Amino acid sequence: MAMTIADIAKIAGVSRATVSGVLNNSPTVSVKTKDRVLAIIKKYDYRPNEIARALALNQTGLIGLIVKDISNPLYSEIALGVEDVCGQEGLSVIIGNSHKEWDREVAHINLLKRRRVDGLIIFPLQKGADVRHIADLKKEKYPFVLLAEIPGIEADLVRADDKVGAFQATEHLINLGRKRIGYITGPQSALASDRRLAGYRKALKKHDVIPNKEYVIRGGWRLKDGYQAGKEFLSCKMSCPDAVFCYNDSVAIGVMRAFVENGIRVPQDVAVVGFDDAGVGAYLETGLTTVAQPAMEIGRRSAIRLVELIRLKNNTQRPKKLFLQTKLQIRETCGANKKGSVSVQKQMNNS
Amino acid sequence: MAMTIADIAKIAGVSRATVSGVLNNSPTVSVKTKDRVLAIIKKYDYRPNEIARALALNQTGLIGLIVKDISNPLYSEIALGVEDVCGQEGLSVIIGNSHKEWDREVAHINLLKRRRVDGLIIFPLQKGADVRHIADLKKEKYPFVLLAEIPGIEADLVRADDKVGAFQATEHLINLGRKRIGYITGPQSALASDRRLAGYRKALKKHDVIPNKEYVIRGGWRLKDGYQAGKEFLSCKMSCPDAVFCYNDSVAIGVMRAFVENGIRVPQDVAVVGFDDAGVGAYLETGLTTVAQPAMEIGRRSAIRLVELIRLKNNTQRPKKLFLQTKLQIRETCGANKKGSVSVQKQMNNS
DNA sequence: ACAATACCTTAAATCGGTTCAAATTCATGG
DNA sequence: CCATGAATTTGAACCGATTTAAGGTATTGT
Repeated sequence: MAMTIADIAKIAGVSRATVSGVLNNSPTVSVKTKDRVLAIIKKYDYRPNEIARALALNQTGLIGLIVKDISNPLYSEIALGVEDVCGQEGLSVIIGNSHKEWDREVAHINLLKRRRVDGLIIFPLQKGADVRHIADLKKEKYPFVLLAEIPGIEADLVRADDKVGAFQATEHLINLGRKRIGYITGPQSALASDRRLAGYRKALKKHDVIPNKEYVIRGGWRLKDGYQAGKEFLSCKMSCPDAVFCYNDSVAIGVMRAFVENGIRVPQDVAVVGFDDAGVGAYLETGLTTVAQPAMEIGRRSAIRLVELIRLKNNTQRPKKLFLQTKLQIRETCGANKKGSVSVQKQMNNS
Repeated sequence: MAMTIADIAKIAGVSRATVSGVLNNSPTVSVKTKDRVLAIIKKYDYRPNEIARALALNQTGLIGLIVKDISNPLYSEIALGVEDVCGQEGLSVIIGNSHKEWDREVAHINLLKRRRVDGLIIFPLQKGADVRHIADLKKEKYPFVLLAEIPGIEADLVRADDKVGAFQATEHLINLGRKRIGYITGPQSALASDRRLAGYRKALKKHDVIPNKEYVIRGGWRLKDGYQAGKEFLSCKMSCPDAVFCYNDSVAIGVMRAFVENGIRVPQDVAVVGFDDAGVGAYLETGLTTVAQPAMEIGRRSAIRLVELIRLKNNTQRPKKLFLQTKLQIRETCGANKKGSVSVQKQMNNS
């Protein structure tokens, strides 16, 4: 077995309390003793048992991060941000994937509570799901930060400002002279899609573009949803849109594929804008213009906020909601010059 | 504060030992008592403190996963696989990013050891780094699995069989009738690059293609490294290769960009094959043929192996090395028909 | 030389579980 | 009704740290 504090104490000829004092460099222990104990700790490569420590201190130095699927670049970048901040604070991050399944989300939260993590960052399931487990967290004053709104629950939140992002994207298309601008929605459950729709509409309104209901098509989050939507645009009677704003990048790529297959050129005939900028856009031959989510920053800020909440024991503050700015990443699919895309901002760092 | 086992015991009018028995459904506790205690546990929503449990049992139910950068699709998919298996086993996964920095790798491992994680899965820094911290793990018989070899350390390992993957890719190019096949290496530190080079050479040899040293170019892991390499191919005196096998997908995309900019068509003039299949390839207009790493499976198998190691306390088995098969993912960049790529195998699930 | 003070160190309780030998209760048969 | 053994339950030690009141030593002032 590993050394314990008692072993060190015995070797050093002091009490466990003194060794503990050394470890947490309490000012009461004399320099002489401290040095001696420290030397012994080093010599025997003693590593305090954080589990025992956690039990005594009633805090674990662990936080839980629950996302839908860590292999999604958006979430993995958030995770990177979270881990970055937590690492600096000496916290470790436990990751759980809900796989968009309610049971798993609940199971993860329950397990993490049993593990007494100091706090949670959760990207929750949305619309329509039973959210009592989240409501419970609030009731128990368990520190947590959400990465997406849950209707009916007021809680600390960090997310991108979708509406403004969508507004900017749409406005950009309008400024480019596009008149028939479509929007392909995300899955019904995604509140973000509604917000993006709102931003899109606001931009149309501001610039007196008459909104055409036929240009708003129900989509999804996958490439094939976009492809499908593209087909729909093509097959309907009205004239095809000359610009499409999409729920996310995958959808954008799908719709482009549908267009290109039918001889419709991007960006000449139709401009396309995606959302997220989750890794792919920069790699396309015709770089994808997209609304970049500040994913890493979302991770960082949510972690920072969580740390605050953890520090503020028994806080009575009202929940804070943080909306981070998106950034319109302009590439070729809405008419940037080719040159612009060669300078890739963020490359994937493959092993 | 949360309920403790003592509270439950008092309410149920039994001893803590009995409640403990109920929790771990020991056969010695009577059904009657068990039901009664269970009802109380449920009523008061009691959640046993896993920290206290970990202290008593000397096992935490935690495992550590150290990768270079979780936002890299390859690693995040590995993480997904790890979490999947661990979830089924009731283990939680702590993630640490080393950011390719030795200090961070060491710091993470040390912290995780203090946290008494039951085991570690590590994608270590390679060539040239001080690896004493890994050697120590072995000396201490701490259960761990590596995801990349470390010269001089025999340890449990799970990785893709790069050499065979590279061999297959190269052979595929040869079978396509390509004669002047190039290879763009990865960073010097990557052992995987050497293995891929070996596989490439083996394929050339088998098919009596005379290897040309000029066709092997030093690259890297980023798009711009590939772009650079592409330029080199173009500017050198020999005739340009008619096929290029690349260290990874980013490099492949970079080299393609360099070619296309100079009017060289892919795949007509030059075929390109990447490595990893880390998310991007399927999204390109001309889908990238690539050697797909079984990333999820690497995660799963390494976790399974780690669980074995944890179970086998004091094992004396020799380390097992598992080499998982790659899969040549054929898309357009080496001449597949367009149709093939539209059916995307794995889409990104953007929120 | 002695009291007062400052400075260190320690013993013992505590955190919330598990474990197991010993004690208690229960059921069975003579 | 009691002995016997099986079935349950329990008390107390333990896991490895922190904490704090109390005890011990050294230092200072008079």
